[in-house]
Formats: sequence, structure tokens, C-alpha cells
Amino acid sequence: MSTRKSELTRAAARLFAEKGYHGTSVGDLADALGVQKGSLYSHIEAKADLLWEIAWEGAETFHAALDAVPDEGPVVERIREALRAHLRVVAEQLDIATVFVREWRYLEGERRERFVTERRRYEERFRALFKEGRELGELRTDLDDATAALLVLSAANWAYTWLWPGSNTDDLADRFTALLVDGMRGYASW
Amino acid sequence: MSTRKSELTRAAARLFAEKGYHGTSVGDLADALGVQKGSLYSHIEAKADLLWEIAWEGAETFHAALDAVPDEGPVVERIREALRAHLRVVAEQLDIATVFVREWRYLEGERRERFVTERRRYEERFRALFKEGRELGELRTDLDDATAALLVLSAANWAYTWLWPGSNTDDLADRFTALLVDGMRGYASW
DNA sequence: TCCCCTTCCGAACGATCGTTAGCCTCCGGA
DNA sequence: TCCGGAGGCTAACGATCGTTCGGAAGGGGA
Repeated sequence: MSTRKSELTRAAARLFAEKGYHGTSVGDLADALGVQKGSLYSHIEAKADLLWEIAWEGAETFHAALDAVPDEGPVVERIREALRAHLRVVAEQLDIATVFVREWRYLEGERRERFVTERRRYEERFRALFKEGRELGELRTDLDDATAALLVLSAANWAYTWLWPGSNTDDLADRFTALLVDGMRGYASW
Repeated sequence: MSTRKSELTRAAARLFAEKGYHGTSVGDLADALGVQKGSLYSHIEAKADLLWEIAWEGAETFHAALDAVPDEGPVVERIREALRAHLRVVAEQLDIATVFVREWRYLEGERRERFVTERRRYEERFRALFKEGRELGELRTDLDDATAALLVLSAANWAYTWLWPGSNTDDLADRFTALLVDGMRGYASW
């Protein structure tokens, strides 16, 4: 893939994240590259292609980050690593993450379905960790694992609104994990 | 305010939530009312007015729900009630909540600033609960209250994506609260 | 030297955008 | 009975939308 094409994709990610997909015109994209809008069609067939490429790249990036989490060892550690991995991607690829979380819904047709499937699979991978933790007894056996997973996924999916590129995401992920594991009250009060 | 005007606002909330503000045309709104698009301008001066009205109504609704939470009594109970109040609004006014959480950013100028101020104030009200809980010793004294608040606010802000109108939001809020208070590991393992 | 490939230009396309205007109809109150 | 205002219609406005097209510049490989 040529350099110019990837410049376009990067600019599109930035503008889609900033102004939304429908709020960004092909003219805006052309301006970002210092080029006439007609010229962009040497690189793409349609504006919708850009949205698809960015959203799909996001899916691949998040899945790849999760792949690096071992599938054995203490569950709490793996949850911590999974959250670290996710937040790291958000902070390092904020534009792509934003499109992945918020703008994907403007995908149409078969692409939309493919994306949704992949997104659901990603969330399932998270959920499985909590379920496993409960079943193995590493988390409390009466844990409502679906609710726990929902809480973590909410933090993960909302992160693009408050994370900024320089954040120490590992530290943040650890604090979230510690909080979820030990609770807000702690042993001191009981 | 006439009935017709409120019908328009309701339809706009639904369409903005479904297709996004920029993804919804004035023609779409007119279709929803079974009317020509020019006719809408008997009720509004501009499309942007609708976005403002809906977003602001959302702000008022969420604040009003939080107003019903007592400002004394056990902090954990008040956090629970605050979360209940929030989730209830989301489930009962899903379209408005969606605009409040996601579409507000297409507001422009002074309206945008006013909205952001009000939104920040809402989140501050949540944060204050956790801070108070820690300071009063009702939550663990070494609690990272900012992180705890962020976790709850993430769940609250993300809820519009998975809550559906018939959900038992009180029950859900209680499960979130219990999880946060007691943690995922529980006394059994320590 | 020639040729191809990438990249861009400039101009234009039809479609759709949000908004305005003038006119008409209907209905409730004076 | 008349009047006024609310609400809707039709038609059109200029602007902007995403996209197409023919041509041309430029550079690298043969």
C-alpha cells in the first residue's frame, strides 16, 4: 500500500474521530492532504471504503492486542493484562479506537454485519475470562460474571472519551483491576 | 408548547439516536411526521434547534433524577440510588439519553459550551459521592475515588448501547453497586 | 529514449442538503 | 359572522454533497 494512501487513511481516522463520519466531507479529507477532492479517487472507490478500512483495522488491532494475553495462568492477571492491552491500543491509536467504538455504526450492508460479528467476538473473549475465573474458583463462586464483564467492557469502550495519548494506561488498568477485585469497601469495614 | 412541536422533538430524538444528527436530514424528520420538509419551519428556526432542545432536555432529566437522591445517609446507598436513577432515565428515555451521551458533540457555539458545563457538573456530582465516601470512612480510606467514579460513570455513559426499554434497571444498578463495593474476589479467597 | 504508473488537476455531474417564500386551509373565539 | 393564528403546501433558492472524467505532470525502469 502506497504512502499516500496510508496518509489518507490516517487523516480520515483523525477527522472521522473529530467530526464524525457524516460530519466529514470528502472535501475536508482532500484539504487535509492539500489536494483537490477529485484526486482522492485515485486511492479509494468511495468514502465508505475509508470508514470500513479504519473500523476493520481497529478490530484487527484490538484482537491482536488481546492475542498477546496468555490463555493460562491466574485469571485476575489475565483480566489485568487484557485491560492493559485494550487501554494501550486506545491511547496509542486514539483515532482508530474512536472509529472502532463510535463511528462503525455508519457502515452499511455486509460490511456492517462483518464488523458487528467481529466486535461481538471481541467482547465475548473478555466475558469468557470472567466466566472462567468464577468456574475455576479464582473469583468468588457467586460472582455475577456477566455484570462484571459489562462493567469492564463499559470502562474499555468509554475510554476513548477521556484517555489522552500520553496516559499511563498500564497503571490505569491496574487500578481498575485492583478496584474490581478487592472492591471499594475493603476488609477494613468488615 | 403545542402537541405538534413535541411530536417533532420526539421524532427527532428517535432519528438522531438511530441515524445520528448528521445522518438525519430535515426530509427524514418531515417523513416521520408525514409532512413536507418546509412545513417543519413553522415549529423550528433551524435543524440545530432540535439537537439543542433534546440534548438540554437530557441534561435536565438526568440532573432531576439525581436530585431525588438524598444528600445524607450511607454513601453506598446513595451511590446505589444515583446509579439507579441514571439507568432508569436511560431505559425510559433511551432516545434522549443517547443524544445526551453521544450526539451532543454536534452542538455548536455557545450552546455547546453550556452543554459541556452542565454535563461536567453532572459527572462531578457523581464523583463527589465517592470522595465523600472515602473521607467519611464508609469506603476504604485508601480508595482511589477518581478511578472508582470513572468506572461507574463509564457504565452509566455506556449503558445506552445495551440497555433496552424493558430492562429492570434497579436490579442492574444494585448488581453493579454490590460488585463495586464487595469486589470480584470476595472474602472466600482471603 | 520511451513508456507506464502513480498522482493530481480542473471542471462538471446529478443529487441532496437546510432554508425561505408566498399562499392556502381550517378552526376556535370574539 | 368575521378574524387571526396555527399548520401545511408547493416551489424554489444557493450551497454542498460524493463521484466521474479526460487530461497532464513527474519519475523510475527497461
